[in-house]
Amino acid sequence: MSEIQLKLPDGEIKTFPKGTTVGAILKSLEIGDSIIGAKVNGKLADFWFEVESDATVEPVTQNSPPGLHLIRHTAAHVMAEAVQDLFPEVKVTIGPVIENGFYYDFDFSSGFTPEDLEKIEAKMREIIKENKPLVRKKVSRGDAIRTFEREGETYKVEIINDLPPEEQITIYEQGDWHDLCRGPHAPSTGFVKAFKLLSIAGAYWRGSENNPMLQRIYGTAFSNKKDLEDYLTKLEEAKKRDHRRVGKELDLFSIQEEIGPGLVLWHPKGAKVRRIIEDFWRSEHERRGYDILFTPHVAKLDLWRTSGHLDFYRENMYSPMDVENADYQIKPMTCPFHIMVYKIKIRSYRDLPFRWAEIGTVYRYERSGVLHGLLRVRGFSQDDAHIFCRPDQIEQEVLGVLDLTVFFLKTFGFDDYEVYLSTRPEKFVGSEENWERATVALEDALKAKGLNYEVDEGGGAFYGPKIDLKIKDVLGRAWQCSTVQVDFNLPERFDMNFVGDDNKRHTPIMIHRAIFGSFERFFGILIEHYGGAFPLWLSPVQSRIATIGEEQIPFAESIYGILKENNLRVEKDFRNEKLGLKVREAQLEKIPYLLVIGNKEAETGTVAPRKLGGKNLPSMTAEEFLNLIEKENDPHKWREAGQYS
RNA sequence: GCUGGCGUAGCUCAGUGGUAGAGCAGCUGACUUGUAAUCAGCAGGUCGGGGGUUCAACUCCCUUCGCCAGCUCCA
Repeated sequence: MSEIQLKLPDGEIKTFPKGTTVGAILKSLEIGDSIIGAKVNGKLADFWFEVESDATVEPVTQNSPPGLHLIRHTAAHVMAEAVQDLFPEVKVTIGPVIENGFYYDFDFSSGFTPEDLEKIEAKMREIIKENKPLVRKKVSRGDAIRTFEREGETYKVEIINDLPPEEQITIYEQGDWHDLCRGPHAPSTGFVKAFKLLSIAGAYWRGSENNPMLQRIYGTAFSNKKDLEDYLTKLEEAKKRDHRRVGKELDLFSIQEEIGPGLVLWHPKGAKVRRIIEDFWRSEHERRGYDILFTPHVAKLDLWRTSGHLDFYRENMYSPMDVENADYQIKPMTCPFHIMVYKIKIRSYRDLPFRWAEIGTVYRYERSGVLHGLLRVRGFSQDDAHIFCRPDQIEQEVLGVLDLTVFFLKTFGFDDYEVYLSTRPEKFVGSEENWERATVALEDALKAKGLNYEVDEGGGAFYGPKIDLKIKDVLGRAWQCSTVQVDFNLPERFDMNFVGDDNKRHTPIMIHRAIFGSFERFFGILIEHYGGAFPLWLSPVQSRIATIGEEQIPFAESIYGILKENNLRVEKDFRNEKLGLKVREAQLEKIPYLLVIGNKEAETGTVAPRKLGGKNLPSMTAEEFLNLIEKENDPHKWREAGQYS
């Protein structure tokens, strides 16, 4: 038998027979029982893995991320066994590990109830207590198919049939229950020391709505009770920052049944924040060479026939309305309007690029099940812009857009987002040459900005490659906000052109871009990001003056006047109430500064600022206060001010 | 749209077939107040809408609308 050289954690190189299992290797090292598996050349492996060539072996502990992966995968199996034990008619399908836990999809026509979850959990605890070893068995394709056919596990048979022919099929056994599975797993069920089943949801088999709907049970598992408790607490805390809840508590916006799902009412305070964002947005765009446009909410249907939206976007468009025997369409997009502005006269290569931006409200039909607070709605305002440029200007323009995007996200406090580059799909318009050029331009721009990105091969729209930025919401769901899309299609469809330096007509390149994506979505994410406690410059109410007694009201009024005069968003609380109550209310309303005025202050002509969170500042004059918050109140400088809590 | 769950006062929630309850908020009054809730009284709901079963429905059944989680789809 040949031998292999393994590099072990202490740096030592040891010789083992070829095919030695990870379990045997770890055992020879005599390391503690907190070891649950190993990484072999960086790849996660369980005790059954046979090492066939020279490799580096690093033990994996239970509470490390890869260790949790093994525990959760095993937890999924334990859950599946429990389910089949309690409900023998259930068929198993797949049960993978996901970011913070695991799920398993079952075919079960009657569906699970929340009470079933408790029963399943109880059964799982029994299985875990038995501490059954997970035994990996290599089986032939034929045996595997026969086994699962005999058991009526038709989904498993389907999976086996779809596996590549050279794939070694393995089954993991735990006692007398088994599952088709590639692994890796924890050594035994007892390693699932803390778990919780979280929710039940439907999920289509293989993710297609043409397939049967399965019952998915989500759960999570940890190596110890404390980590589980901490995780559950974190979930609770996250829920408190949910923009739907905060939006209601702070009276920022509402969505009402009487008005219609997915249609947002911006209340005074929410609208104030939006107006601040819009003002900032406009001034920054104009500073960077954009012009602002306004266009209608409806237009003749033919416009969308020309644009092609009627063909490929119809399912998201509302039905047309009849106006004097002509069909008009409420706009799902603003691009055709901007194109028509371009087309109104002959354009020269010298004119390009045009950067035209608009905060345009669009209406799109979304299936009822996908609506979600402000993050997914049916009427929303895009911070849309279209850049019309020459092919040789693409990179420079994209770079400009990325620069602006990163600047905006940073200004609003986002340093964490995912970036995707989507390349040419199978079906596409435009020349391969242009695609290549545009894709390289996007990629170069990303590199120039130093952004880490993932490539979504073939994920581009049919009309051009794109860059998407996604920000995560409080529950960890990623939402697309910013996007930069090169479009070879619309300039052709609308027969756009410009006169080049060769005196010939050329087709311009169109770049669609949005930074917030939609004001609604961005606002929702912003609310969650700050839990409603916006930085001073964005806060709808920046300060509130609280008097202690009646006799300070005249002085407090004069302070109010000064602050108002200086454009501070300030409110009065001159009620006959105790200071404790005024503090509490200001705190709950997340007002950055409460300016307390008692006799001491009135006598010295000062205010006593209390920061949101409880920090008391020394008494100071109104001018000193304005001076103090100057940086905080400046979108360009507030992050230098260092804090916003 | 699909699967499952939920819908009771402005908000958060009790109420398992016998004609609706609490806390907070609101209103009125008293208290004149120093850093997260002063006290008392009052008022407030055709129990999401419609239909059915029943002597009787918030409660059981059907249907419809909406919300929540997920799937699918997207800013």
